[in-house]
Amino acid sequence: MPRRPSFDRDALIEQARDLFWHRGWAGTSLKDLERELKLKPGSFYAAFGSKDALYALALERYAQDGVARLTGLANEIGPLETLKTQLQHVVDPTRETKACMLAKSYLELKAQNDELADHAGGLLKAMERCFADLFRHAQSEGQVDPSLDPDRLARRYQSDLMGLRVSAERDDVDAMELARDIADDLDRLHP
Amino acid sequence: MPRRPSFDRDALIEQARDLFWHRGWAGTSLKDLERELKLKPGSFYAAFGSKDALYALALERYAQDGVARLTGLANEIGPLETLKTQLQHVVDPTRETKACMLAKSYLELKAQNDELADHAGGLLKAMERCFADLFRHAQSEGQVDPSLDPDRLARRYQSDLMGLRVSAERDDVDAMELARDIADDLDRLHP
DNA sequence: GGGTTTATTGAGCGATCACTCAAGTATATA
DNA sequence: TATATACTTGAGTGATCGCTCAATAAACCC
Repeated sequence: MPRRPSFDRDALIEQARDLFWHRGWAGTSLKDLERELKLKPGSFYAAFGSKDALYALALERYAQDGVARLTGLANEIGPLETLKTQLQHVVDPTRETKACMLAKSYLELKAQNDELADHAGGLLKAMERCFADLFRHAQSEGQVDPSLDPDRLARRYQSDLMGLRVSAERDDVDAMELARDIADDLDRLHP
Repeated sequence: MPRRPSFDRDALIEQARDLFWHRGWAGTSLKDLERELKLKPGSFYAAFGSKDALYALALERYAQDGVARLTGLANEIGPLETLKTQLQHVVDPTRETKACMLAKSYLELKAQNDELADHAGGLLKAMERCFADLFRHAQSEGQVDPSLDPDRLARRYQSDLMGLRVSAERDDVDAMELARDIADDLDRLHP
């Protein structure tokens, strides 16, 4: 009996993710979302409930895609090469937004929206665990000094990656060169 | 003949800097500023002209204090030790906000306020130059391998610093440890 | 095709945004 | 003390914020 919705919810979340990623939480108004997703206010709230709820979905989608990408890459080219390739990937000049959406969200929302900031923080932690697994995997394959703490390496890698991705937003910084410098440090972890 | 203003403009800019730094541009409303600075709207606009204008002053104040701190420190303990000390300083748990105000501003405003974002970008560049001078100075004192490009070292250092400062906002990351790891890499630049 | 159910629509809600301005007040000079 | 001059005040501006809801349109089952 019921009429079925005419839009692809998953595709809308993807669009919303890109909008939020680029413009931030406060920088993206409901009007912006309605225009971009071609949704009237009523449909928007029927589909997602609130701006915050959609933002949470966008964050999850962002993190989930990131982990999937790293996992897939690791199966193809191995863990250490994956970590090095990721540095080049985030700096790819064809990408519209370079900075990490989780980091941007965490910074923007920490002082005014605890719930969403915590959500972003949790996903940052999940990414960190993903990096740690790659370092552990690299150690078991003899690519990284086994005496080093993989969790510590992961935190350092994530920190370097966030710095790189902020730097890459600027157009007066050679992000490629920076990515190469960071990748060179990964090679120095060899036993 | 004129009546003199009753407030200390410089102190107000400092207060505004801390508010903006912590809560961001969109996260700080005129009401917030009026409450914190104890200024009615009329006085506010007489003194600063607009929210954006005060934000610009706050950014300048932030960068100016940073450069002054580094310069003073370098005269006391030398350039390389200054760069290492700065890593510990930004992670000091007594500081209310860890992340770099220039980086936060740049990320938040790039997609919606070109003028202020460019201003923050220019100040980031000035900080980068300050770091490069310290590396050059360190090279001339034999503390850093003279074959390395000081500008490149500065970009890497600034990137690492930004990553560290974002990480330090999280309370599930041991920022002290991270700061030590980055400082250790500086020691490896020794000829 | 009739009846039911749900999606879609868009005008408009109260709240808040950055900001203005005319009236009132305090101070320095004369 | 009188006057000129600027600072201080806060009610109020139009615009935009996230969001609601009653009316309408469309798809399903029988």
